[in-house]
Amino acid sequence: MNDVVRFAYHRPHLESSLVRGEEKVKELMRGTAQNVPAGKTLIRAGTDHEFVYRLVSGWACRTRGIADGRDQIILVFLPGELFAVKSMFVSCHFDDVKVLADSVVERANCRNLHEAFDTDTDVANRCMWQVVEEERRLHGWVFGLGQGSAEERLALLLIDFRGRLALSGAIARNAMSYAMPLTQTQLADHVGITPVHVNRILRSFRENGMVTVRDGEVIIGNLSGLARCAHPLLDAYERTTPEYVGPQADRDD
Amino acid sequence: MNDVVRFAYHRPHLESSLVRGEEKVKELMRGTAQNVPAGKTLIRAGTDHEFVYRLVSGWACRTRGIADGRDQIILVFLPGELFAVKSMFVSCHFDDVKVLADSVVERANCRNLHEAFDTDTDVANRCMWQVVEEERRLHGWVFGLGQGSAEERLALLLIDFRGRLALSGAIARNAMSYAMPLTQTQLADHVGITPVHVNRILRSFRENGMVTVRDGEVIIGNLSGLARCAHPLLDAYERTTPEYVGPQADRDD
DNA sequence: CGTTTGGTTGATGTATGTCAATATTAGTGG
DNA sequence: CCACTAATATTGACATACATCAACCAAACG
Repeated sequence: MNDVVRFAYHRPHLESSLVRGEEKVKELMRGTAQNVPAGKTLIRAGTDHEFVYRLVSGWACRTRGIADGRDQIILVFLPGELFAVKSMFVSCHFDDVKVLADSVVERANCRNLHEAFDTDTDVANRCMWQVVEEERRLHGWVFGLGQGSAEERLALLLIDFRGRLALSGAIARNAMSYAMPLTQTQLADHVGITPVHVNRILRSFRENGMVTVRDGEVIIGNLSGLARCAHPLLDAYERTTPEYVGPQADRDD
Repeated sequence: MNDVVRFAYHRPHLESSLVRGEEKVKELMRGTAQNVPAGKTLIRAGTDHEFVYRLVSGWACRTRGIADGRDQIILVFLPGELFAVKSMFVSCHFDDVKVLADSVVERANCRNLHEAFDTDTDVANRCMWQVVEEERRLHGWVFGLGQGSAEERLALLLIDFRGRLALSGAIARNAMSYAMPLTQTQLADHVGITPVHVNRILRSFRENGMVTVRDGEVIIGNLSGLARCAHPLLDAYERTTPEYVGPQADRDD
């Protein structure tokens, strides 16, 4: 994986510190890797929690559900990301963190990590970066939920997953398919629409030859078409990062 | 202002560091206060930016607009908050930051602040706290946009503003009215619906005796009713913080 | 005073939700 | 290996929350 790409849009002078921080966090977590089966809830809303995690492989998410049955997948985590960094700062989580596919996670006790945060600039920068980057994604998602149509949101999501997987090195830069474990119901909970409607939109995508989403796999038939569909919701970052839209995408900014 | 309340749900051992960090950041910004008129764009999307700000008084927001006219107010900043903390870490902003009402802001050069971040644990903690807290609010807002009805979102917003103003000390804990400079169009851009629809919902709130929003002022007539309307979207934090729902709110968790 | 901006309201359209039925598959226990 | 159940996906008929379009009013303002 190319860390220069990975930490995209960081200030250049942070580069080396972020890379060192990454290694130091990994070091702190050494030997704690554990398998977690799909569906397992790692953190339960309303509880204190002692650990900060790193997703080694698999998929996880932050999700909030309420009594009347509504559920929202707030954020999806992909390999290489830290999550529950907040554990170091708040004594209570307000959302569940669940694993979406069989995964491997490592973790560090939040006191130990916070000690490192306090004494080591590289660790502080790496942690801060994670939160800043996550916030950037949330900004984009708030924009999408507030302004996008159901179709645009789904197209954005499928493009976003591809781009992030490519950045993390999990798939090739120009890959036109990738494994994606979310069920249609989970996609619905993430994009804020009904499972029935997700199904209809995915059908239309399929019939267009745009993308096929089936059996935990996304197969992109027409990347530039998909990008054009998501285009209004793509932020500057995504529009200019080749991983996101692919080389043959039309330029129409 | 009671800092113990202000930094709500922080880990207790951080308390003193956060308070010191706050003072140190203010110190770094000493003498930079400037008046900014309503409507002014402080940071323009797509540009590098040198400063991190503190909102001394007034209202500001992060907002993203696209060519076809859609606009989303992603996050609203209230007095006492730091914003554009990301400037320290990324070389490009993807959203505008605009001032919503005549405001006073102070600022620090992001290099100076980052130097302090690197060398002083208190400053690092204070900056991290700002981003973590902002992320918490974004989580709630993603949930609201994804799952809430237009009515619920508006009720949530009005309650949230009140709670945050009370936390910051700008209004009394049990205040039943507060100044709120957003126009109906801006409210619409924040909650992700049409100005026309905002108008209709505010009318129904007014006719219910729930809230009156007029001339830049919010007057709450029936706080527990409003809280009941927003209730499905209120997170644990908001439900349990008296500032948010007021003493007479019904308990129905 | 004209112009602009924000607010208000009605008539009508549509994207998306709701309800309900069926197919498919995987798992589970006998 | 066979029932049985529980997810998940699929599709159609129908309902509705919200958007769109259009008109008008009031206040602010140069």
